[in-house]
Amino acid sequence: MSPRTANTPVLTRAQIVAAAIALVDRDGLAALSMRRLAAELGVGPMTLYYHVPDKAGLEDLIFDAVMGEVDFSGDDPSLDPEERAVALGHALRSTLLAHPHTVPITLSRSARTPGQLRPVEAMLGILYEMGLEPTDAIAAVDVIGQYVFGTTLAYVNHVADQDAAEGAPETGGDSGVEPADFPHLARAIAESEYLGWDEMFDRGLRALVRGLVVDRLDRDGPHR
Amino acid sequence: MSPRTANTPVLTRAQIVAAAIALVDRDGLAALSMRRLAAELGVGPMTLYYHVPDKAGLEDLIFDAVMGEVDFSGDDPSLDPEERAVALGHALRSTLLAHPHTVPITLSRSARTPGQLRPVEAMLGILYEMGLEPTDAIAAVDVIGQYVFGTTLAYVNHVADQDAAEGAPETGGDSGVEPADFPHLARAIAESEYLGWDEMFDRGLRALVRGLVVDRLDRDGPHR
DNA sequence: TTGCTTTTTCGTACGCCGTACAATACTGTG
DNA sequence: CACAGTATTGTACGGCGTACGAAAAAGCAA
Repeated sequence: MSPRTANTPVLTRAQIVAAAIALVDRDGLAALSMRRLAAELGVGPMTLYYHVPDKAGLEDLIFDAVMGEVDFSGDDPSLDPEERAVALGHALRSTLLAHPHTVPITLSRSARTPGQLRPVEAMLGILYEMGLEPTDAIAAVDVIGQYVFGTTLAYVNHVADQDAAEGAPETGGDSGVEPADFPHLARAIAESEYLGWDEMFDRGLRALVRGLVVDRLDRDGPHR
Repeated sequence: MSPRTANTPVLTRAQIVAAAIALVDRDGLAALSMRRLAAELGVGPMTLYYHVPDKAGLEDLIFDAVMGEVDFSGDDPSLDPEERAVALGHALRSTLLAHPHTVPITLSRSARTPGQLRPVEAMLGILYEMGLEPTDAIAAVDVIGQYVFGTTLAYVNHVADQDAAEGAPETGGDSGVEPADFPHLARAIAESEYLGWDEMFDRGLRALVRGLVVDRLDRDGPHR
């Protein structure tokens, strides 16, 4: 039935990916289903399978597209390399925060697409400029990437939990967490000055970048 | 009321969690379904819901149980704190590698249970001993945790990909990266000495720990 | 025992999901 | 016009999580 199908300008892979990202941004990753996405595009579910191999492949495309949005325009090669690395970390995080619900895709898929490699390439260039050798640079990119994605995912989860906590009036009994059992943790919570997530992220990232450089110096020749 | 003895615990929460972990270890996370798990236990699917709130809750319990397996026995308080921190990182990774398929759960759930907090508590104690202030210590725990979980997940994904690519035709070497659009990356692949995952992990972890300490020293009083 | 209450198990059913398959519609050639 | 792609779709299968309420099992009081 419903043989409307007048003459839509054909469905393209890019349109599908764009609609998928929009859908995920709006309704969350759980809302991403082939059926819903197809409905969103006004086509039958099976239509998507002509343009996309399967759902996992679609997620790879989503991730690739999101990474393609990372903005390098702030990178000034004349600046201090450490500062550039930090800036790139922030740019990456900004992009992820623009599509928070896509972050879990990041960590469950492991394909290597051009879009994903682009930030890696940029970071590698900066690390080389810092004087890192390839082996150290790769390790450094790894560490920095894990940090950026990991903390951003943690933040996203945190926000989601916060949102989900409506009218759930705290049942002390079953949680099972006794502060007395975790003295260090209790002290940390009590005494640490509260920094926002952004400040926290920035501090950690800076410590990371500086630490990686210092570690290299230590190995090259202790006590410069 | 206060019924001292419940009915015979034919099926207990602990049994369910144990069976779930065994199932995931054997057949992967995708194989974990309430129906299959129930079948494994010889009960009807709905039986599980008396002991467990829902599937997400079950995953939280799995994660909590796995973290409870982290072995602290190698921690000798008389050793160098940096060494202790590295050892703890390795212990955590070992536990994760014992249940590789549960790692993705880790990163998608964000509950705070005693089992999850225990390693955090231990690491905090070590970091305090290093002289970190609470604020820095929390940030450091964060970074180290992201690193351990992130790299381990990457390794697990890598292995899964490797397994899935059985009988795949040619791949031009391990790299699989195509063009010279990524010169830095190409150089990194070409020139970096290959370290195994274990060695890679150890190096990154050590750099991380040392870097975090050095960063603190730099802020306390810049020398060098 | 008998009955009652609480704890534990399960059968059925609903609405979702991904996607294999084969049939269809549409479009651009000759 | 016919024909060979390209693009779209309807139907159907097997799976999923879990809401709901009935049923069984176990303890307790008489």
